[in-house]
Amino acid sequence: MIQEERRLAVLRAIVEDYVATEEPVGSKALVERHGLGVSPATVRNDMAALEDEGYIAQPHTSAGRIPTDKGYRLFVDRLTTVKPLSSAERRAITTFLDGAVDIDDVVQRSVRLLSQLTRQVAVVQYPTLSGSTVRHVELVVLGPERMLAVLILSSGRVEQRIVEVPVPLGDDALAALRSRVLLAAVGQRIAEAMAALGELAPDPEELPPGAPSVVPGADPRTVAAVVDVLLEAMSDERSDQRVAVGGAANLARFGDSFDTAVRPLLEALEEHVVLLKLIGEAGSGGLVTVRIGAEGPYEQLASTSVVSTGYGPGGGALASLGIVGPTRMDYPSTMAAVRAVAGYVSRILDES
Amino acid sequence: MIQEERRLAVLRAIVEDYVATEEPVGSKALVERHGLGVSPATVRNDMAALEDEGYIAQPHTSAGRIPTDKGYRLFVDRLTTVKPLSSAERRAITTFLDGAVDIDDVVQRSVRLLSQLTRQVAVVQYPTLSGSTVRHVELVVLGPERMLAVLILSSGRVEQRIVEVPVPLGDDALAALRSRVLLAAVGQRIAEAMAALGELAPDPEELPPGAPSVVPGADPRTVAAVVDVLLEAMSDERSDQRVAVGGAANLARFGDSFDTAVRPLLEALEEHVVLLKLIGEAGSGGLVTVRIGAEGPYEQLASTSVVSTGYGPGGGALASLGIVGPTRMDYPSTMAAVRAVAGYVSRILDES
DNA sequence: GCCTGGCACTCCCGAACGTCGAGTGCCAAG
DNA sequence: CTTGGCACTCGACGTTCGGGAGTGCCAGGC
Repeated sequence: MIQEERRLAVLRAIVEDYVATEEPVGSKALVERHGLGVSPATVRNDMAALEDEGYIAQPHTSAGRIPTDKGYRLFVDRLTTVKPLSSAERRAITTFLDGAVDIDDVVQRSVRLLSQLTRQVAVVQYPTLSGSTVRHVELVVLGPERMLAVLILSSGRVEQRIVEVPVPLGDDALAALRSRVLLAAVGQRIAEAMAALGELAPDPEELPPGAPSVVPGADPRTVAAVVDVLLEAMSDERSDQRVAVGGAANLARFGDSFDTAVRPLLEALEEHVVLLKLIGEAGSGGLVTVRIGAEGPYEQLASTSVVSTGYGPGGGALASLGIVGPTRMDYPSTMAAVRAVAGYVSRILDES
Repeated sequence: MIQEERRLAVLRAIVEDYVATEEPVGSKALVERHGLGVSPATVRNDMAALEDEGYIAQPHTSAGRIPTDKGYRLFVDRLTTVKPLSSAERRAITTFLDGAVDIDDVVQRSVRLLSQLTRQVAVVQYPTLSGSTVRHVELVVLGPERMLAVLILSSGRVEQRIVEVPVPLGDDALAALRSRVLLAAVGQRIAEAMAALGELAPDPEELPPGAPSVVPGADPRTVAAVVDVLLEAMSDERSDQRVAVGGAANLARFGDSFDTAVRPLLEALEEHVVLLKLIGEAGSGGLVTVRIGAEGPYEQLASTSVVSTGYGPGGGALASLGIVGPTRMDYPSTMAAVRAVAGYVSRILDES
């Protein structure tokens, strides 16, 4: 059907014009700006049909049309042509990210980069513990009853904890404990390492005080203290929920609808758990997820959209990143930027 | 002079009313709400005098008066009565901060607490390296050519770095290097530790390849690599410039003047260097600094004020914290909250 | 069957206008 | 120095009123 195609072209034109001008677009302006070879009246008929189907709406009678969430959805799913980044943007990504010195720096630079590229609020999750493997564990004696446990993960993250030990360890016992821990944890994924470590330290209260330790020469309570701290570091929910946020100044461009859009979003930006949930359902390997307006779980964010994806070594979804902005945004460019940054960050993680 | 005192009372009343109502305050409302025992006409005369001296201004003829920056300044310097925190607020501070597990957690909780207490944007600087002393240094062998250097500071911060060593160390050499490093650094302030460490590793290029090392059994280049990494960790400017920001949602209450006030502030919140400069010139030991409107170095923040102070073990100024808000703010309460949080955080640092 | 020009209709937007009231400045009297 | 009175100013608010953009619908043409 030829009219069917034209209708979609009209919808695309409406979305593009509305995103560019932020004003309801009328039939006359449409035919002028886009080279549809038909008259305004014809476009009006198409618009009426599109409105019946719920893709566009009028703010009030005798105003132009604006896309609905459903309209944006159709646009994103079927009408976007892949929009390659400009060479300046590519260059910006490489120069921006190549100077990063560690994983935290990568995340912070990414969030800045992403907010500048998209001119939206950017959100980048720090790599989660749970997706990575244990690269090394070190135990350091700080004093007679204090030790430091250091946990180094494949994602480049280093966690350290102070341990208060009830019974000091001799050198031999320390070496034994160290090798046992390394054997149990190194190379394993977090979940497996936790299981293996757990076996090293049976609940000390179930043992008689003088019972033989799993680790020769080390008091079982000391072993348990060390293991507990390591387990705690591995299961630290706080560090799984860390996110970096940037570009809040871009909210100033929201223009209208301060109360309905900006305020709830500002509040959400403080709630890292909420942000994680927003950008969390992300595809991986170049797949970008778009959540438009009321499709999301938060009523108050009904006029915001989320564009997100996963990143991680090998393109896996170790963590998520994305942007939050008004439903009225330039989806093709934004999606391209999100995909590109995620890809580049993943490659950096591959190398390190 | 009795009139002089009344004039100050009038100024105080104007500031208090304007802060409470956000509206220009007129002579009649003043006498009604505050118990000044004079007529509106008298107050009008006083107001005219205050206006001549630059303490208050009218937005337009026949409107009420609002305080100028100069008026707020006088109010803060001479008219504020110390306003003790409510017991609920005291309780909030203790319950909020007592659950903190490490220094980062303390900072993050503080920023949240402070923004909720003051209903403003809170800024807390992470404790600087430069103000603290070295508590411990640990060197850990990760592999034949990789080591991990861990630096533990009196502020509770732990820095770790991976070292690539050109020549592997034997056990004895490692022990020797470790004890030399500890001797040089532990207990010293950062600057002194850096100087002492520097002497351990003379520039290796000036030495003949086989020259005797300062550390018996260790190749001078390896020693230099380790020392370099430690020095780098100690002089890390990035970590001196870390700040936590919270309560941006409170900007929504700015009400009017979005473009002139909120937008520049949102931009400033992303620039951590700017924030540090804003809250940086802070007094210590219970002294709270207030910078009102255009007194600050940034023209664009002419309608914002900064209330800040230092904190650190023993009440010293290891780092700064404070809030940023509209010039029209409740200075007495805000100053009390800032002082109380800084004091409590300092005490936490004392204990750990 | 679909496109098109014409036409009446709707309704937002901005300007102009008038009214209201809060607040002021000034003056003369206490 | 204070006070009551009084005329005046000026923004806030509501109303009115064209202008114009845009629509829906209809009848005619391809």
